Amino acid sequence: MATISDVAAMAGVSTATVSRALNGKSTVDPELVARVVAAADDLGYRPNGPARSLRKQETAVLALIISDVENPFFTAMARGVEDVAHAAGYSVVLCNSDDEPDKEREYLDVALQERVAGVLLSPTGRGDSAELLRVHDTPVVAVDRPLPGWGSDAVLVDSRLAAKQATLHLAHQGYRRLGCVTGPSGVPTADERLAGFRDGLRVAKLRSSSALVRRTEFKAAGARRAAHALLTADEPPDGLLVANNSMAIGVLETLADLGLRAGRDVGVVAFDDAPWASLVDPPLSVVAQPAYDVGAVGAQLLLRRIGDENPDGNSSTTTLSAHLVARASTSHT
Amino acid sequence: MATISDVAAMAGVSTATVSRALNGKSTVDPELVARVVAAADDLGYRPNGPARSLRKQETAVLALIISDVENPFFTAMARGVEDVAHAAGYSVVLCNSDDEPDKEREYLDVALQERVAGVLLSPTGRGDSAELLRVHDTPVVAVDRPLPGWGSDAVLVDSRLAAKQATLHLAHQGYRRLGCVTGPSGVPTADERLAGFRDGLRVAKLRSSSALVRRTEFKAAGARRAAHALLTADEPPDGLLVANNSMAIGVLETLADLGLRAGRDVGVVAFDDAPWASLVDPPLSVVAQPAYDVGAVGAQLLLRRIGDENPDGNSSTTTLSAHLVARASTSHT
DNA sequence: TTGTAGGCGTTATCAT
DNA sequence: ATGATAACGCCTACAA
Repeated sequence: MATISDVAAMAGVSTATVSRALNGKSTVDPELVARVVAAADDLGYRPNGPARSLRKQETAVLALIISDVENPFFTAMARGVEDVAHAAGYSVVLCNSDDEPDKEREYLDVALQERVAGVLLSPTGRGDSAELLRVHDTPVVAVDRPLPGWGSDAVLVDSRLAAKQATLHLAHQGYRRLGCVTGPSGVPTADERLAGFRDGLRVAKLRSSSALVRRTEFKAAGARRAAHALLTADEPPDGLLVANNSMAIGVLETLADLGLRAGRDVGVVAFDDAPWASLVDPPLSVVAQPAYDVGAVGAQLLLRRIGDENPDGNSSTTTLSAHLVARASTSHT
Repeated sequence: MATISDVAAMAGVSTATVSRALNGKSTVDPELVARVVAAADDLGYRPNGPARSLRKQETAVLALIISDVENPFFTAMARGVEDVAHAAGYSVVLCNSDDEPDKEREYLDVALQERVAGVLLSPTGRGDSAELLRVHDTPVVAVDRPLPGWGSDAVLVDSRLAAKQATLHLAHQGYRRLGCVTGPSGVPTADERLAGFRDGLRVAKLRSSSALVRRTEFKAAGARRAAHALLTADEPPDGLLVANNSMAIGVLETLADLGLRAGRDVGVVAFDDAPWASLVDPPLSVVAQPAYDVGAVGAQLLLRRIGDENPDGNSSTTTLSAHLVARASTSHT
């Protein structure tokens, strides 16, 4: 592949001039610029990224580490990140931690090795990621979930409040024995949504029973098992708060298997408004999170840090709010 | 950030020894290895990726360029790529072309600059991407869509045949005026699915009317408009083949808006079996594509090329097949 | 305005 | 088995 020297040779100038010409630096004779550009074009020259990174000690790449590419919440977030990053000339590397601390760690290692300019991380909540990042003083912003034990910038959604509201909504609609299907203990969003659920129960003066709470991985399969156990128990819940979109699928499948109908038999609210939520029967009530904005704001914050205005300035936490979209799955009629 | 020299100094050896020790090269005194590892660990040393890439003239990164991260087909494919790449020690950079040739081109540029080891590309079908890649002789494999005008490896799905079968299925179920909502002209999968649709019409001896075909971007919004136009026309179709999953959402929304019921009023089959397809009312008949496998096989092919066994060996085209999953949306009862 | 030269951090070659 | 050293491709003082 053509190098800068090849271009220099062909244009009859020094490599320094080529570099300057191609990077629009200072004043270079327009005539030479033309020759250089022509030569570069001719050779299909493309600057060597690694070499440039090495020399400049910086890259134009951001890493975005999320726990599930197949979850619409995260893909929407990814778009937000992408759009902002792209506009600023940065590329985004998307990595899947699968909510496994080991994989998260591994990708963090790669990101650090590749000397990415910054990291957007949705931490599993367990593990020592924070430590790792601080040591290498790579700018980070936590998205969707806080980075435990360290004051990094963070963009979160107030899902505790949203969960509380969703729970109250269930109560107002007349559901009395409320259950909750949430994510693994230790995952902040899972814990918060459960806390919000309990807040709601308290305000609505409903009994809180740990038998009606199930924790499992944030996936459809886990939720299917959890919902089955819950709904076939002696005293099954008549209302359910489901902590994310993928889980909602598992829960709805289970309802169908058991011949139960959402709304009529069991009130259901789930986190995340996926495009299909209004198409299922009955349409699913959801807590709509501003996923795109979480990503966009996160990227802005990160770019600002990278811009160095504030190497270690006070860390900020932005909390966006979610809103309830009530549909037929929380209505008896 | 600590460099190899820092480690060397601390361990009291040369940088060469550190490099060898850390890379498990040849024979290094075990005692020294221990000292080196300890020092590296102590300093939180992490090899500099760019420097290493520059020196070795190779990276352990694969680029995957797709047209829509929010489309479950592509995310499933991404997982296939990821799993295979990861197992082989490669990272995957996910890029979104949005089906815009310009963006595709841009990401290709970045990939080339960063000297990725290989590219998995789902080409928009227009544009000169193939050219670009050949010039820089970076290994490529086309996934989901062929790379026009150039014999690269490719992993495709026989969507023409699948579309034909889906169309015949509609016909067998008694639908007579069949319509098709497909993607933009020039996008191979969009064209193929339409061709398959026409194949089916011919075999079923049904009339083919261009008034019943609509092309639009592969997104829900476009499909919504297309479906609306189709269904409010003078002679609306009574059966619809929808070319992808996102479009299916638009079509189903339109049906709901118009008070039409899938199955009873209009038979509907769509490409891609999303997790929610069986939850909508009525459950959606689909053409299930082996998305994960497309990605996995594509990655394997790419790694093989990179492995250099066959720098320019004959290009292979792997065609996987899709299968119809009939549900209630194609049944009058 | 242009050219020369040094160095970013690694790895690989060549001595020792 | 280990160490000095050159080179990967680029950018940027510094010199001219």
